[in-house]
Amino acid sequence: MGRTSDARSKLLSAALTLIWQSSYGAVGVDQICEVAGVKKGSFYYFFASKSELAVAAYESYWESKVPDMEAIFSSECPPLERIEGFCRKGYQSQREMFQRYGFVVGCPYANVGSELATQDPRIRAKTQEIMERILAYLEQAISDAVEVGDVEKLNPKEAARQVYSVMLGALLRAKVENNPEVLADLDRTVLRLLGVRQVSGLLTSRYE
Amino acid sequence: MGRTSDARSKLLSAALTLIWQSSYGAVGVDQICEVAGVKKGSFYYFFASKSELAVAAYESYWESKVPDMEAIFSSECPPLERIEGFCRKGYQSQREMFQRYGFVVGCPYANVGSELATQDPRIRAKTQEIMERILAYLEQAISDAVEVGDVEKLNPKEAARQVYSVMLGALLRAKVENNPEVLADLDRTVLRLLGVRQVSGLLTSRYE
DNA sequence: TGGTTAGTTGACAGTCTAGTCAACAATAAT
DNA sequence: ATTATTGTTGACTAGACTGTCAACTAACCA
Repeated sequence: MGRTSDARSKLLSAALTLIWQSSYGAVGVDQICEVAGVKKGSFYYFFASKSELAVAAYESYWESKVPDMEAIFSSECPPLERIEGFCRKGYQSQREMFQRYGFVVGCPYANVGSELATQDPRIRAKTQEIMERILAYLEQAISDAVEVGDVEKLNPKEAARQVYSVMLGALLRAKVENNPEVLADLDRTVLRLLGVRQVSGLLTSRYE
Repeated sequence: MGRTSDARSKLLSAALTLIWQSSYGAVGVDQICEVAGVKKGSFYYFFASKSELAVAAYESYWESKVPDMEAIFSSECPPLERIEGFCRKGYQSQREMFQRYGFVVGCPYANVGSELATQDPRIRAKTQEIMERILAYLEQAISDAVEVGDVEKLNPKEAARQVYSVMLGALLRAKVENNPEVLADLDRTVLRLLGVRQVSGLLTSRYE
């Protein structure tokens, strides 16, 4: 009963895009409403505050990316190739956004986490939550790689955190240099960190 | 001739502290002036804009830290211990600031670079510039480590960037988790990345 | 068809924003 | 002591900010 609306989802995606391209602080509610084609009154009908919208936007964005993650981290795929695939996906998507917007925009979660961790507890917690979901995928892949014997015995939890750190750091450097090519050899760096001394032909076969 | 003033330097340090603890966007000129004990008119006597103040603040902060960097990366010190020392310094200072402010504040350059890389070209460039100075120290240490034979032969430029990525990523994760202990094993991670398979007794001797 | 619910609207409040400016005050050099 | 210069001040603009609200409208259900 009552009328229906897509204003909520339009606000979510407008917010994500705008904040990703600039920053949380630099984007106003008016601007989000304008891009979404929604009036401010409706904004506050759906969301109690800008901060709450942001939390919902990141959760919603994550959910939209779950299928991609499931594909990349499919147990069908050899463990190290999952991680390699994740690195290359990051590289590729930054390159695409660079072409489209003229900027390396970095990781949406990392951006907002870095900006607001000390200011907005809910956004900090949501960022941490999503990062832990990503870590779980990495952990599983590493644990599988150990089992299969692709890498030496190591603590998957620890190793996943190390790997994720390199990824986040490389994304940050790419953003600061505004150069997506910083990410070109991310996969090799990560494999090196995992103790894969010589990158095997199988893994490199897809480097064109 | 004319009167002298320390307002400029007070503004620089107030700006750095405030922005570091929250973010560029969340800190206002009025707030900076209040903490610095300087009226806004004076602010705009010394700086053309908030953005210009930020650039000057980061340059000034770097300059104040050069002696520390020179000590840590002294050529007197064994190459790998320089890198280890840098990691441990990062860990320690984040722990101190966590105790003082209740928050892991992260790397000041990375924070502002992440927030403003797509918005403020000058701040982006300054961040990149300072990061390159840090990379130069790492590069030298790695190059020395290769020469001394502490690590296998590798490209120092590439390796320095990899090492720095881990550091930035770990700092970011510590901030998002608001937990400085994320950085506790950063030195071991970095040495691992450099191919130091078994962390030697000499290097671990100072772990209590 | 009528009632209930869900969603829309635009004007509004109050506060904060970066930045300006002309008049004023202190000091260093002559 | 005068003067040129350097720095201080606080009131001011003009716009942006988040958030509010009461009146209005559309659609679903019975």
